[in-house]
Amino acid sequence: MSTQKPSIPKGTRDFGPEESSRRNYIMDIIKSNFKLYGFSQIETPAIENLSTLTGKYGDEGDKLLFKIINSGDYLKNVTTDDLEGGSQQMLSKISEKGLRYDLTVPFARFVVQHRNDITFPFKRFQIQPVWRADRPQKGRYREFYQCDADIVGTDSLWNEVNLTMLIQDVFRDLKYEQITIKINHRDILSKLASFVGLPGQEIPFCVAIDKLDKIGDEKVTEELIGLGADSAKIAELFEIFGKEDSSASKLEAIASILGSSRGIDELKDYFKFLKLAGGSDANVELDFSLARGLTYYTGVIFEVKANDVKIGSICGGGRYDNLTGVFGMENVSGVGISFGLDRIYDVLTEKNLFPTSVNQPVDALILHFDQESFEHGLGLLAKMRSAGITCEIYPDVIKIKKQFNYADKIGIPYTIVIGSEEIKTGKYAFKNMKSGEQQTLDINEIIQLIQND
RNA sequence: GUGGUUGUAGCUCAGUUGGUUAGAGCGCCUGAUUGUGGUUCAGGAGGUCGUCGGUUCGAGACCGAUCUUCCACCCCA
Repeated sequence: MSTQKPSIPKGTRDFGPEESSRRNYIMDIIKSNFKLYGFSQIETPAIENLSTLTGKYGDEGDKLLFKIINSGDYLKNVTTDDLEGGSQQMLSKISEKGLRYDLTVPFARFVVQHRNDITFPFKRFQIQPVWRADRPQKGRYREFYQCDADIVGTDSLWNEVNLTMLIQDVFRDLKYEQITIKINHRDILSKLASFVGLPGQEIPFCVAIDKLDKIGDEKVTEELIGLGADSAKIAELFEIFGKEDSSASKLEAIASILGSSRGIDELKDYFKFLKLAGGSDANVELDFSLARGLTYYTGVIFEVKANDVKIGSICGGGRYDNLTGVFGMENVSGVGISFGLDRIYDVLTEKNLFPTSVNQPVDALILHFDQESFEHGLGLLAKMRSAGITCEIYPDVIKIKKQFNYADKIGIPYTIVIGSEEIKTGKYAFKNMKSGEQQTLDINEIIQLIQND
């Protein structure tokens, strides 16, 4: 067989030791906050029945689903009629499974399937990869991780507030606070669509106004008029959008044109609860042009933007009142958020925010000159490890220079040198690799020094 | 899915209208230093020019296809 060039599919990546430990650093922070807020972990399969996934993300989403071709003779049920019917008709004959597209829909499936084992309100978190057959770009991959936290079986706006505070805590712990949590409400979007003269055309309306910050008022106005909207009303609306004001006054302004509305009431409750819970709204921005997850969100919607990095949203979420309905379980309201691990990684990399210790493989490396000192080192290694110090001994007998070089290269902060003199006296050359300082100490002193560091 | 863009050493990039043997910096290896890394100096290794095909006496350069990268649209973490 001829040799083949090793490669991986477009939009996928290998993660080396350094990337992996950095990804774990982020994941650990997210995970510990999920637990702090009372979420329990679940996992679902990478592959789902295609029927579970299709029709949940809109036409666009269906196109981006990775389908898995049936095993065995996958053409056995295909007729020439199917072939002529085109790819859509063929699909159901040759594929019955697909890779999950997000974690929310599999979770809804999970809730319905395990309804008898679940006590509501149910809070779950889930950290797993998802797949989309999208065309890759920066911060946009075909395989990426989502870190989801959802609460189902409760209508309270307090859950939305909880998720907001969770987001704030996660980014505080990651030492990246240049974020804006944008918030809006589907009910307001729907009423705004009617207001400008596009009743029932909420989705095209949202798609247009979502582009405001990208293409500007004029272009969006053009697009809306194209849909049949009233230009005077659009102008009126954009005036409110343009106001840089407190959330309370923004709500008042929007109420002045929409009248009373469920969305406005809920957002008022949201800000009230946030205040009562001691949360900050400093990085929470009410943005009536925010439009997310149009196919299934029904209430409050969120999106987190990195203020000083050009990348898509790094976290998003919202409330869905009837996601379990399609699986035959009515009246279960859920609200959740999803952190984009890969994008957060890209942001922290760009802002240089990973602690150096993340890449540190061990605290100390034992170096030696010959077989005898190597063997002596094995005992020390065991002692260090039982004292809880991560430690390694250089495995081969080679020049000491090489061993020092190795410790330096992979970022080990301390080295312990063993030679004939050290074996005799029981005092070892203990070197701080960063400062270059070296002192002669016995093993207990060394352990103590590292532990106090 | 539509339109564009990128690919030369481990990394970042030069490479003239198509013309001998494809370069630099950094990194890597060896030595100066047989018990000390990160500095310095000397030497060395490393490339089927993304891949396949075409034009040509001759292709890293031109043409086509394909893969990959990034960008815009669409949508989204």
